[in-house]
Amino acid sequence: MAARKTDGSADVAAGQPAGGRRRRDAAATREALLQAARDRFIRLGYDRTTLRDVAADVGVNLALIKRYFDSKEGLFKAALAGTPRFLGGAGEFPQDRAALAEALSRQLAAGAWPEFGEHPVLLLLRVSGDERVDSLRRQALRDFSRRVLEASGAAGDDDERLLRAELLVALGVGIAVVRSAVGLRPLADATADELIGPLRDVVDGLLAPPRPGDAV
Amino acid sequence: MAARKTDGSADVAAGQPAGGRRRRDAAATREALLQAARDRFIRLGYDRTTLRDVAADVGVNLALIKRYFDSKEGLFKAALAGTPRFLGGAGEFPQDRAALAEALSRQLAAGAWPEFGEHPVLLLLRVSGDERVDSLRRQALRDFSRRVLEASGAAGDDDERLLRAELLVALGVGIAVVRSAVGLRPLADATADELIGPLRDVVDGLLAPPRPGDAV
Amino acid sequence: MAARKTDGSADVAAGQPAGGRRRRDAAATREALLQAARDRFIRLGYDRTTLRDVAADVGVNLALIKRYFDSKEGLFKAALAGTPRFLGGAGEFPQDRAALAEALSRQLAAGAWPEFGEHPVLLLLRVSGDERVDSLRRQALRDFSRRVLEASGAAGDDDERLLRAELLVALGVGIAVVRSAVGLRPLADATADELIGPLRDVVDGLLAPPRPGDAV
Amino acid sequence: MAARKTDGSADVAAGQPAGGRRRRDAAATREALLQAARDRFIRLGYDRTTLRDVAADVGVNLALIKRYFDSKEGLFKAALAGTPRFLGGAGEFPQDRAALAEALSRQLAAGAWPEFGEHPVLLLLRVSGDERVDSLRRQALRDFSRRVLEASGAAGDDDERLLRAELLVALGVGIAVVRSAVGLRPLADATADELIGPLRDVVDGLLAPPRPGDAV
DNA sequence: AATGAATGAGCTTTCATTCAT
DNA sequence: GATGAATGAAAGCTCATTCAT
Repeated sequence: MAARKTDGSADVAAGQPAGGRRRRDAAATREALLQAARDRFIRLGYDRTTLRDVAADVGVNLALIKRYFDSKEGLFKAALAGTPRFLGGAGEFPQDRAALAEALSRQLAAGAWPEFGEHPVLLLLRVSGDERVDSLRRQALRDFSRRVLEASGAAGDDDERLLRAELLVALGVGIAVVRSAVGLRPLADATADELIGPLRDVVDGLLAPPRPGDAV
Repeated sequence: MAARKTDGSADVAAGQPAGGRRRRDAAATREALLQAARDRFIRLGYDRTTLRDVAADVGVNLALIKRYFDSKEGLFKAALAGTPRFLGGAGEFPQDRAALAEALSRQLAAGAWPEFGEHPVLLLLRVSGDERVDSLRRQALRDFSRRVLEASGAAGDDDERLLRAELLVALGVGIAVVRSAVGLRPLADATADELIGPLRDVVDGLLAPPRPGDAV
Repeated sequence: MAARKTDGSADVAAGQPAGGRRRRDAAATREALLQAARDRFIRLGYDRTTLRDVAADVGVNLALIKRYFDSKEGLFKAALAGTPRFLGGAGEFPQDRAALAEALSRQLAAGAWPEFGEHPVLLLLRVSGDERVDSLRRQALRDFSRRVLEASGAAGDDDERLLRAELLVALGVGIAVVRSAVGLRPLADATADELIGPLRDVVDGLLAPPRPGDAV
Repeated sequence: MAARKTDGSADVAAGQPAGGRRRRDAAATREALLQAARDRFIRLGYDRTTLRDVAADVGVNLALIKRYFDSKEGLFKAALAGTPRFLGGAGEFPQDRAALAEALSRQLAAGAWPEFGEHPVLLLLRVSGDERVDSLRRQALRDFSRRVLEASGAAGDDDERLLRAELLVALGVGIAVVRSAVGLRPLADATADELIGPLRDVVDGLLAPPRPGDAV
């Protein structure tokens, strides 16, 4: 690297007895490291995130990262593992098209993930170069597509329907990227309420059963 | 960075007088460097692209990069500048909604950009950390949104219409990312013909004038 | 150090009350640590032996090493101190040339030191960088030379005789090194029976009283 | 490591234009690095030799070592490769027993290898942990044994004769170790003249054809 | 007595960059 | 215009050690 910095290293150490150093609370330290790591990975990507900075954010020694996560790769995976799925857990997934648009707009609106700073899906996109991580990423997005497919309630050619579900995933990813990494305005500032209308149209357009008379 | 390589360094230097050394063709050398740089930036991102590898691809000395582009940042900007806009040049932009979906599907299908290896929009997303580059990126995407807006032919609230145009941009970005960086299948393998149907529905859903009776 | 491991960390803790944790048997723990340390020092040398691995071999906490031996240096010295002399204790030293060759061949043959894995003289050669350790080492070898001298029963110039005794020491050291650290074959595999003949010739050649008519 | 230093880092830079920095002489720089590396590897062993110190000895930047030797392992191998064989080149090897003792005593006497500081065979013994290096080492010593065998002119059982040749190798190694690494006196200070007598007796004892009447 | 959290220092390696030729 | 030698700065990782509990 040898390049410039873009961050603003600040001691976080949330919830710690201020004044003194963080002492003897492995779980808390581990969690704080994860938090700081996620923040940097999402904001700066894998390469520009340095373990030294992560440790400094939390105010602990660099070697603790090795202790808890073994390596940078391990830290990244742990950050990834702790990341909420694209759209909630199993039970919470919207069960029909109508709910899907609303859920999406809420998920993608700014500030929806206060504990991550930015949308967690961005973490998935920060290349690590490790095939197993790439695989994790693919799996997560594939899962999401499958769920969208189930929620779509649409009939018809299976491949085409899956493609349409994946296009919805792509839209979600694109929105997250364009909002956070690019800062395209007004999209970057749109609230959930402003997003829901257009998203409903997209979801309907993509997932509505083909109208009678349409030729594919 | 840490270690692994993902490339396959191969001398390119196409169109050079074989046998002898590349001699004294500044313009050609410069162009070859740009080409090699784009390829790596798109495939590996900014950080994992090393100037040494770029120079080695072309078969010239590393210091030439400094001569022509001054720095890695400069090389990246030059690579970015030479990138075709998201959707063709001024005159070629589709003038109505109907054409837009088709143009998009063609643009986003694999192999559409043989000289880049992958979709050039990915180059826009490779963080450089430099604010001027970020600005370039935003500008390019903003331009595209404006043009989509013009092509949409829609009436109504200006802000909402711009938001919808930007959502289309986001979709394009998302598709490029999901195809190339993530490899989500079947989307990654879809042809222009397979993409056009769903994309038409999205474009219609997003840009069609609100049907009578709709409440926003 | 850099990276690779060459061991095969296995819990030893022989003779411990199985089932429960090693509890409160300071002497046993201390001895087990020494044993594990010797094994690693001999096999891997000083630098490549890590206290963590030694502690793990025994199954106790790393900090115990500090408690019992104060430091890595201390552990090494303790390991050295517990090492049997090159050739047995005082009373057992062979009293004449004839016995010397036989004792040597037995000492140097493989498997002669089951509790060390390799010949303990190797421990003497593992640099510690500490002058007091170097001194210990010199003293041990000097003692051995003196005893060889006494056993040689030879008359003549004192200095020359000492030199010859030290050459026998050097041979012993060389054999241990070449067998264990280098693995030179067939020497590395030779049994005591195979060694004794040649060694008898060396001992005779070196220590036999100068034949009449010889000029030194 | 994290341990003490035992050296005395001093700028060498022999043959360089004093006053200014070493400039633009790749071959000389490379050689100076090799020289410094050999010195440290022999004196301190592989682990305790740091690239920083080697570079500092020569007065150049650490990264040059990567440039010329790629890695620490590479530097070690290069140092090893440039090391003279145990006993001279092909033609120079003593052709009979009589010459062998004399050659050995000359080789093993102090100061015989001014460009190495210590006897180069010690370099062979400095573990690197790399199997290919271990193999190099074994091969070098095996070569030497074979040559001793050829020079011995002895008849008899082949295996026994090889064993005896290897014992002579072991003696050579042992003498080098005991002189340099251990500093056993008077052996460490003995001159070639003082060594030759005893060595002649050893060589005769080991390699002389079995006297008639001897049972093996 | 024993544990495990936390630290500090140092090592190899990697890169962008600069300087002479 | 072009080359290759040389530099500086940092990154990931490892280890002995110390400090609370």
